[in-house]
Amino acid sequence: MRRPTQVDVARLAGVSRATVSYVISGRARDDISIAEETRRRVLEVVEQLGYQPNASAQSLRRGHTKTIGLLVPDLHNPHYWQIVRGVEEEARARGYDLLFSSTSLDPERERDCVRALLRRRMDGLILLLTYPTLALAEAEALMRPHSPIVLLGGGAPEVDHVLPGYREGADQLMAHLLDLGHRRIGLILGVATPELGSERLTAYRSALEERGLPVEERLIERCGSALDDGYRAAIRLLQQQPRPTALVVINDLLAIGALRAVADLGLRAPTEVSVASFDDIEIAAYLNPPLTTVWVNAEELGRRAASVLFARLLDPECPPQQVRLPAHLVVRGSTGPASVAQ
Amino acid sequence: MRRPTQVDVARLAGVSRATVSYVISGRARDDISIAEETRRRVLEVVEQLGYQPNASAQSLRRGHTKTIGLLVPDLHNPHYWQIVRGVEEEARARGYDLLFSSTSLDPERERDCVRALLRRRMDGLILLLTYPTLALAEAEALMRPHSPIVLLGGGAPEVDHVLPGYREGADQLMAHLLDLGHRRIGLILGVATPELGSERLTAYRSALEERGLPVEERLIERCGSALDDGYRAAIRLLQQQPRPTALVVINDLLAIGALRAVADLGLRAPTEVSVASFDDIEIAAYLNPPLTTVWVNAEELGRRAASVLFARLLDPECPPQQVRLPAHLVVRGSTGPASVAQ
DNA sequence: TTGAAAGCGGTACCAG
DNA sequence: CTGGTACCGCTTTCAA
Repeated sequence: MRRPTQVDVARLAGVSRATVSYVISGRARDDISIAEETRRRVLEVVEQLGYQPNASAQSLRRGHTKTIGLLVPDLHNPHYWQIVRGVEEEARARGYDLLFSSTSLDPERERDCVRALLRRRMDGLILLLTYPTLALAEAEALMRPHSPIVLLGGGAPEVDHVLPGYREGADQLMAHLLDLGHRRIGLILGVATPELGSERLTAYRSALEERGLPVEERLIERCGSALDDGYRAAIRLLQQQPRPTALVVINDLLAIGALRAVADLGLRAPTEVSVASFDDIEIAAYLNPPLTTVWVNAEELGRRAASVLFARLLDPECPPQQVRLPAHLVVRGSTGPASVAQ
Repeated sequence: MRRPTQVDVARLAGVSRATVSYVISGRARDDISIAEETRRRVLEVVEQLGYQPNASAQSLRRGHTKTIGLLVPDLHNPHYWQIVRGVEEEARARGYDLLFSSTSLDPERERDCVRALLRRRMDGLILLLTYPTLALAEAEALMRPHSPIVLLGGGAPEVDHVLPGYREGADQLMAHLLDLGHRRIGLILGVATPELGSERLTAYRSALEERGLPVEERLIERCGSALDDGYRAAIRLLQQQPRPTALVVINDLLAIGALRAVADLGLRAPTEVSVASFDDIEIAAYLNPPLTTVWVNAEELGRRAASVLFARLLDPECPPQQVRLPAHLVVRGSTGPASVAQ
């Protein structure tokens, strides 16, 4: 049996299609006036038939889809989920749905996803891009007019974006470690592309320099973005002689791997090795030891991205917004004074 | 500047709309034949204009949307994310997009989400329902013909579903604990609705009964599904006199909370309290101590759900499939012999 | 207060 | 090989 259409409803209710449209869209009350009797009859038939307006047809006619597209790099990292949650919450509150893809850190797929979102005529895009240059050009060029796009995490200056203020947090984190007496601090930089971790790397470098400490390249370990990459990077770092007394990890997920590495090497955190990282995912506070980390409100990141997007949707001409959310250090049990004897 | 339409392309290429449609849809090669020269010209204009077919129009005409709707209860639990990953992977591989909502465990919102998916004319639905009775009836009734719906995790017998075989895993888990000498085993049952954890609860009960052990209701602690609920439930359980020597937790997320509770009470896992749970999320193996848990391949769960759905899309008449994925115990460091002295 | 009808942007059939 | 055109389901203007 076919899904009922507006025509079916109209016929059964003995009215015209326009009338059905009016009562369904709710305009039947203020804008247009419909006899209460007619209204009721239509609603009855709608109920009886289980009629649901076809959203494709509505989009086609109205010129908007009431959907926003969301692109995140990687579904393994809880940090990104938090962002998705924020976006979803805000979007749903405004009656928008979410079309959502993860790019698995693959540049080609990233571009394909953007294309798909464009074909589907999303009203707006929230993009957390790994390779901004490729995909963004595509999106910008094609999504006229006025590209309702917001970037999560910097990139092009002339487009809306919202990003975490990692720099301040990273400065606090480094100061914390340095104050605890740490001098050999390893850095686990597990990012797909250099610019992604640049703020945190810069903070690391300049904190050391400011205190007249050398920046040793071999203390900077680059790796992939999976849990196990963090684990292996930590192993490599901790096997160096002399051993670093602290590990700064680019995000909490990798830090969980690093914590495991510490334990597997028979070391103890924080007495022998301190571990600290970024994001403050929910789990961080529950780990053993609880993780010292730089808090950024990822859910808020998502919500703000959405609200910036809606602002642009409302006023396409408004100047590009660049929101930078605060981040600050949360000291927990995984960091402590540098061990004297190595 | 307006987004270019088929007409714009046709005009600029000096051909008719039909021709544009043919070359774009790729039918230009086998089904219909188009002069190579014409084809090239059209493609050129497409490129030049950045033309992207309007998916709403295509859906309207073709009668399908090439997108599938996915509903998950709660974006806090890594387990669900693994499922999302599986679904996304499989869907993308077949050229489908994902419209995705989380219900936040709210029954009303669950129903609303199903409605939204229906209006959007999803080609199929993958539903992880918390309150199956409410939403499913809606979906079934409305999504004619032949309801391409697959349920993740049991429920109605006459609709496709795929679920984890928790029972076997739970039996193994209980046997493991009992063999280690545990007699007072607490159960943390953090599920929104009773039937969700029923298989695991049944396994818990019958394992005890089989060994002639009493099932004490006060050892069964019901709670919410957030990390902190697990933490608090564990605290309550561990403060009982006599104290349970082992905790079985309904999922890994709550087990992380429980592990924290153990540590906060100054106890040690596994020497003083064993902790075990379900799901084997990626993080489980990296915890301190590594978590003994019942492995279920959640990503595979998602993939299978998708492939069952596609099977039904291909053949609406095929008999309902009920896939039950294996689950088995993975013993790690969080369980050990029951402590003798309490 | 209600109905008729013109599109929205494509697809696919049929004719030439 | 290409063009004309009916139609997918809905919204909205205009006229009655």
